[in-house]
Amino acid sequence: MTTSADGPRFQRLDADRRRAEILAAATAAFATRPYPAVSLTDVAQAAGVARGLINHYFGTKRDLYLEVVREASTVPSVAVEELPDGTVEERIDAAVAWYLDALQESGTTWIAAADPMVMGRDPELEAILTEAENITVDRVLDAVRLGDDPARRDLLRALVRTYGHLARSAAREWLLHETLTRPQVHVLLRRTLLAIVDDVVPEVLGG
Amino acid sequence: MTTSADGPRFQRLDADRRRAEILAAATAAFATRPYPAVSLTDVAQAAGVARGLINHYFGTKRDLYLEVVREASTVPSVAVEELPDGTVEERIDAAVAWYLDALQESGTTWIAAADPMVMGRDPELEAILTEAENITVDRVLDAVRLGDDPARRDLLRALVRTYGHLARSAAREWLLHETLTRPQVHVLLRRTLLAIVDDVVPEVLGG
DNA sequence: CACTCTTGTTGGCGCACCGCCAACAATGGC
DNA sequence: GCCATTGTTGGCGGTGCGCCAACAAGAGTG
Repeated sequence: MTTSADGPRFQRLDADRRRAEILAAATAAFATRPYPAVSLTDVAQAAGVARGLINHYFGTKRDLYLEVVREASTVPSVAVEELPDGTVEERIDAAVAWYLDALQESGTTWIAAADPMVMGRDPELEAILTEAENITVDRVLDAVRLGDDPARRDLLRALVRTYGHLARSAAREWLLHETLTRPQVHVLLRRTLLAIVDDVVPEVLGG
Repeated sequence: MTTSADGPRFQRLDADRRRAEILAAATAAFATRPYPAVSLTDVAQAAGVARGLINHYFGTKRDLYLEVVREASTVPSVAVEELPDGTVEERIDAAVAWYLDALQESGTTWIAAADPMVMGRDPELEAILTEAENITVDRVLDAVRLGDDPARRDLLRALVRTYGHLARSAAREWLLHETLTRPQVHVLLRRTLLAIVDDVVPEVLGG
């Protein structure tokens, strides 16, 4: 006879635990590689599990992906009752601080989750998009006559880049979802950019 | 013998033209379906072409996709010299108007391009993300004590939703790219949200 | 007008991966 | 020690991609 005592050929776990392990492996995979580059074979191997088991627990690959996003995009349940009762300014300041704290603690996971481009980072795709982004950004800086000092240029670019996301998002609300009208978007974009130019830039550079 | 005069079995085009036709078909496909749901077979059929030809012109499927994004994300080359020489406020106003004009004309194509989630809309995925989004948005409205009136609630939500994109984008600059520091992000988020609450909301509701 | 050379175009082979399912094995109850 | 339960496996069928050798349409040439 051959050497016995080989032990069980596979470890038997209760459904919840196994599911969690697979989900963890899947999250790690989808967080680093873009969707098409993730193979269920890889995920299964990383989870130490047969390929078919993934289908058994999650259904299709797409279902698994949606589950990963769903889990990662759930906001950390930090208590919000701690917000003070002061003026609007004070409450805003506290809320921003809370938000940044929450981000810093929970790592970069759920920033990524809310954005499939970051989720499963694709350097080449990112390069293409930021390329187009920078063109628009420089155009804006030009229009506002603000990017003269090269030392401040990078900082300004970063600020305007974030503004660009606000702008695009507003455009989506207007053109795609029709939850905002054009005049409303106009006001929003004008006042926020003005706030950045008049308030944010001086405070950031002067501080 | 069978009926002759079948004509040429396929039409012969110069490289540029054929390439453009395939790219058009691919753009249409990627614009409506998410990446994995787009098969090169479909694109080839839509372009009236053999599957292999796509590979010949664009290489891999991913390469084709990148090309589509690259083309779609190039900003329409509208002249920007028309911007007036007035105050900062006037220039901002003109720039915003120009931006909205450009969007309205060029359709929704390139808003989508800059955002792979919109490019190739995926309703289910979208639902998951906006779900998580709305939770955060309501939390913010709560913190600022602003969402009392149900009639105004939807409008406020839309505004804060766009602000959320600014916030996430700023967080990315801070945590992922390290192009902004935490204090800088803090100032940005505080002042822009304040501008929305103090300036945008009154003007939008009062106007 | 035949012949050839160039080049756009095709069709299918090989491979990887997904979705599914029947057989199997590990644990708990009788 | 046998059986029921259920977590787990391995492989079969199908689909889609990447590649390449053969082919055909048109232009040039004598």
